[in-house]
Amino acid sequence: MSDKTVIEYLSAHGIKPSVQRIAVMRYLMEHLTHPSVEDIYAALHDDIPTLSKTTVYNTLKLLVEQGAVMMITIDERTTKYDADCSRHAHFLCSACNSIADIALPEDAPSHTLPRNFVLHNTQIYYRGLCPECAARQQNT
Amino acid sequence: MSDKTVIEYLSAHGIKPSVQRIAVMRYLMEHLTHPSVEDIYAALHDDIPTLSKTTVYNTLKLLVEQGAVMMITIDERTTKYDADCSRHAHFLCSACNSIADIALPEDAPSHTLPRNFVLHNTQIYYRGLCPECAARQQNT
DNA sequence: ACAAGAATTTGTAATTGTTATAATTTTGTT
DNA sequence: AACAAAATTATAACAATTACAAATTCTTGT
Repeated sequence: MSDKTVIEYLSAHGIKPSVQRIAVMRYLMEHLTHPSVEDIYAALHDDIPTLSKTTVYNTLKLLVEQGAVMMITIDERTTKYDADCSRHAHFLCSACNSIADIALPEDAPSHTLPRNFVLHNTQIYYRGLCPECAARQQNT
Repeated sequence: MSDKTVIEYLSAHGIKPSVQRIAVMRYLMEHLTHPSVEDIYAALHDDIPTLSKTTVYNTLKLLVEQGAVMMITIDERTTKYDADCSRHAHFLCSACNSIADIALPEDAPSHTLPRNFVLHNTQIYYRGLCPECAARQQNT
C-alpha cells in the first residue's frame, strides 16, 4: 500500500502524518488480523529499529480517538486493533483464541438507546468455538 | 439475600458452595453494578478477613465457566462481572467509565453465524457518553 | 536560513491486573 | 481418627499498560 493512500486516510481523520504513524496505520490497513500492540511493534521494529513501544501505544490511542481504527476488547488479556471500521462483529474462539470477522445482516435494525445517551460506537462480540476447534473437539 | 438462595443458585450451576463462593456470588447478585475483582475483594475483605484475592479470581473463573455469571470486557483496563445473565447490552461512558445496562428490543432477530461456529455467548457493547457526562459537556 | 517554541518520539521506570505455584487448610470418606 | 481430594491462601512472577522526563523532529515567524 502506498504512503499516499495511508497519508490521505490519516489526514481524512485529522491526524498529522509522521513516519511512525504512517507505519502503524499501514500495518493495520494491510493486516486485518486484529493485531495487538505487541504484534504491531514486533512487525515494525525490523523496518524502524528506533521505534519505541510507547509510540505504538500513543499512536493507537490517537488513531482510536480520531476514529481511524477500532479498539477490540473481546480478548480480556490484550486489546486488539482493527482498521476495518465498517459494521461487522467479532468471534473469539475460547479454544485457540483466534478472532474472526463475522458479517452482520444488512437488514438488522439499528440500535436505539434510551434518550440522552450519546453513542459513539457499537461492538458485537461472540464467544464460542471456531469451526476448526469445534471439529477437533468432536474427534475426542 | 439468604444463604439458601445463593447456595441453590450455585448448585443449579453445578458449583459446590463454600463460604468464599457464597460470598462472591451473593455480592454479585446483590450488586448488579458490574464490579471488578478489586471491587469484590475490597467489599468482602471486611467480612472475611482471610479472603485471598486469588480466591476471588479462581471463584470468578469458575462462576464464568459454569455460566453463573457473565464476564464483561467492555472496559479494556479491567474485566467486570455481571450476575445478570439475561439478554441485555452494556454501555461504557468514555468520560466517567461507568457501565450502564441497556435493554434490547424483544423482537430483535437472533444472531446467525456462519456454519460450524459453535456459539456460547453474545455480548453487545456500546461506547459513548452517558446522559450525565453528555449534559456536562454541553455546558462547556 | 535560523532561532524559538510546539509537537512528537524515545527509553526507562512504575503501576496495574492477572496468573503460576507451592504450602496450608478444609472437606468428605472410610 | 486417618487419609485423600478439593479448596484456599500467600507470595512471587508475569504481562500489559501508563507516567514521565529527556531527546529529537517539525513548524513558524523573522
